Amino acid sequence: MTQQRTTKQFEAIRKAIDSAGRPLSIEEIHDVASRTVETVGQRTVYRVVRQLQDEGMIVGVSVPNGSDRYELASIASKHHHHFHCKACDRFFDVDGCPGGLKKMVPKGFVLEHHDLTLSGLCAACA
Amino acid sequence: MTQQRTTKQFEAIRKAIDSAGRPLSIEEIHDVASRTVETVGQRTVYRVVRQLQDEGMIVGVSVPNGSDRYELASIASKHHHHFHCKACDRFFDVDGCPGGLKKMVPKGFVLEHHDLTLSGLCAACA
DNA sequence: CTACTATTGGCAATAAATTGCCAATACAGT
DNA sequence: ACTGTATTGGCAATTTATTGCCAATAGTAG
Repeated sequence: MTQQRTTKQFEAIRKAIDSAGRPLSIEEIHDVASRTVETVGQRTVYRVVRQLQDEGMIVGVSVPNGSDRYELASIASKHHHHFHCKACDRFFDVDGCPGGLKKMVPKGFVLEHHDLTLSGLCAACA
Repeated sequence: MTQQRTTKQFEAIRKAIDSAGRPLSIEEIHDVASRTVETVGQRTVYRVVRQLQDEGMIVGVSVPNGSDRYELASIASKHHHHFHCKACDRFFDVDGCPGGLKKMVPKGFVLEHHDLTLSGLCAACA
């Protein structure tokens, strides 16, 4: 009985996300995985990322003006926000969360979630 | 000498954005303008919006998972944030701004802007 | 080692947003 | 009202992100 085979590609992709420490785009995952394994097709990255999402290991992060990023569900479940570097277009996790959001909600509106994105230059680009 | 003609379409589109009080998508602008003038092609909405952007009257607002919204530059210049209704997919302006963002910035990073999006249900949908 | 089949990956196809093209239309000066 | 041309708007084409297809490849059980 065979169900799930362990391939170099799958492992490379999983590890790339697992050790990134920040949300990665498909392209970034592809780049990182390609440094580990000789051949990794973009098609495979899309497929494995989808699978890991379905399994609940990672979650997608939608961003303005760009393709989705993916990060570990274990990190995403801890409330946090993101920093976007305008120079290298990478996203980083930041801790903390500003308070007093309820005051901003217009009358009659129901606040469920919020999303804060800081932007500027990352340490490497500054 | 002719340079800029005043057409019904142009006026309808400009007024739609001018009186919206919230950021509108191309589709929303098209819908509103179409209620004023019999014929307004989507193509024309794209063109006029671009023109108004170039002239500096309106600015584009990029959002995750969706096409750009457009709002008056006069409103955008006043620092504010947005509320996104998950039910009707409309965006609304909200006043106020949480403080203490600088504490969240990682060492070495340079904070230039920030963008907060509240989400949930608008008054009409709640 | 062999055979079976899960997985891969290149390329075409799709989906969604936006733009190019251009003939028809409708402002504006005379 | 007449004419010149700015503007319009339908449709095809483009762009970018993602998925379908399927023959080739490579894990894995025996």
